[in-house]
Amino acid sequence: MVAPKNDAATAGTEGQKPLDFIRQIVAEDVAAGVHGGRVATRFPPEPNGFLHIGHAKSICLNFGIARQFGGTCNLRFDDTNPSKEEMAYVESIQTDVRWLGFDWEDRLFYASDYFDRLYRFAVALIEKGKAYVDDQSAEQIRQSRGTLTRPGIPSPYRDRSVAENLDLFERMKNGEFPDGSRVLRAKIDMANANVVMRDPTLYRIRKVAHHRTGDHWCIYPLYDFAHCLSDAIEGITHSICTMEFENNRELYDWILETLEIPDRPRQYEFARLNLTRTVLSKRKLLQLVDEKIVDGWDDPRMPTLSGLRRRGFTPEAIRNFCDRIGVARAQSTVDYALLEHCLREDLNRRAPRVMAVLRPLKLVIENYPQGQTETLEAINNPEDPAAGTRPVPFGREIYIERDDFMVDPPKKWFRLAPGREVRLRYAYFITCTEAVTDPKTGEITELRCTYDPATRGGDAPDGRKVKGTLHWVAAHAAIAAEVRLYDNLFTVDNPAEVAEDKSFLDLVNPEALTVLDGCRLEPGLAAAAPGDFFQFERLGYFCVDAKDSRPGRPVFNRTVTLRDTWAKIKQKQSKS
RNA sequence: UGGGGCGUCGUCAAGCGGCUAAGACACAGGAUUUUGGUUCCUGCAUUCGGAGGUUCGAAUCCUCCCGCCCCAGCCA
Repeated sequence: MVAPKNDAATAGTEGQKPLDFIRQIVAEDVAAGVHGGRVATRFPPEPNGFLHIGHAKSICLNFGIARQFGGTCNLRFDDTNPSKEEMAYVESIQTDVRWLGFDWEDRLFYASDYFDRLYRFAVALIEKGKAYVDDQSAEQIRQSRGTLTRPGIPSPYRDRSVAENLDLFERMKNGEFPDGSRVLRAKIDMANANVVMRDPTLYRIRKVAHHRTGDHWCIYPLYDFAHCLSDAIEGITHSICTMEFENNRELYDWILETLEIPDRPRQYEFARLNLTRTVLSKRKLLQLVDEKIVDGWDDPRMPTLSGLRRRGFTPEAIRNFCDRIGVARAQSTVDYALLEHCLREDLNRRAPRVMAVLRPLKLVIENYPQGQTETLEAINNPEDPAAGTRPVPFGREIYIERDDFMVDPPKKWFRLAPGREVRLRYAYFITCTEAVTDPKTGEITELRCTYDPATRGGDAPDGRKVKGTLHWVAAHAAIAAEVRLYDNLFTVDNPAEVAEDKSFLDLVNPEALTVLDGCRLEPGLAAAAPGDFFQFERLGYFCVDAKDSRPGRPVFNRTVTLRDTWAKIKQKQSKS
């Protein structure tokens, strides 16, 4: 088996999708034999929250590049801040990466695995005279760092001897000093125009237990020190991160150069994903969870991978979305409609069709023999003939969607109305003879209709046409279910942009969740298992809720609606 | 007022000095349709943030200007 190392040479030259700028760099490096032609990437989440659709972009990029260039991609937890990180998050992250369809094989790593080596690297830096222990308080360090326009001033402890620094650093490690009393700093340049380079902190004292190393350490390295060295330790060739780390690249390079790391990794930055009508900052997502605006990280309204999964998104759709959005350095906000498009594209191809009535309206077919029932044949998936057909029971009393009947319909209405004839899908043509209303409320309680026995299956032998086709469920055979209708969590394009006296929480869409009970489903759905997905004809794609659904008490989540051109027509009509 | 980035259709995004500035989503029309779904056609940037310049030729090179994003955690 030959590793597809020449993907680099051929990709983009035969009318395929052009390579993004990072893949171009990788392809050039491979062609030039940089790192011996080896490609190694990593996905480095901090286990302090759940993964979201923005992480999916990074996961697809890193694992995708490894796959494409015959390289490897590691999963590495960036767990250098024990006060924020939890084991529960490392579990969920692994579940999500695997669900998305990627495999790190035996390359599961933790920055905390390297604490010993990192400590020795720090000692080496001190020995080179490139790091020192600073006794100043956090506040003093902040004060002396200067501002964006004014240089900082050196710490009074900056010129301690190597011996003293070594002694102090070791005693920091041994727990001799209280939290916050001292830090290890790189000795670079307090006047550097890049603030990151003004003697950045490398280690801090934090006497808290780490979720993996327990009480073994009381000093912990900071991101800038740990990340580049973790990359180097793992032999990463291309260290891909988001744009906000661009300023940190100078420090990334300084540390590896100063420590004389051979064959060092290079950092490349790309623009993080923004999506309309959603928030993707960890702080905001945590706030939605903590303030119980949503029901946990896996609430189907959340843009987390666990939320999307529970909502019914497929990994295929998400991966395809990540392929389509591209990778570039320009700030960008992708239209949520593209995500929905990718979802529908996948579900349309694969979802079995089924009939379900969400807001039932009873309909009695007066000329259909009392007590008679029959079985009709329905197509499971018109996109996939191999999916076959299924039997669907029919009878004198059925339920149709309340929305499918109007007493006084507007123009272009194809559905049922008094005197109108429509088709019941796979069944018969029916004509509405009467709408029975409750004299007190005026609400329609029942429809009376007649059917044409000659139209069995849905075709009229006389060639007569009807404009509308309705879905329905036979009353005698229907099963009941709860259905949860989901919509965008925010109705505005950019929830991050709020008036100063308001919070993004004020922009949460109160109609993002509508719970419907007493929905009527065709009987075959009784066998549906958690995670199964379907198209409820004419309504949308739905899946069995993985958490709350029970046999005999099914709960379905609406993943996404079907495209609805009638809604558009209606909207246009109401405007004009 | 320092440093680092970025500006190509409503939204993403190709383009890397020389064919009419790809493609996708969105949007607008139309055809087919037993899902107002799917599918299929058609349309959608005489112009690349702006102004100058170099060149036979500029979205691509140069200069200046404008706008937006990131950086002053012992977070990542």
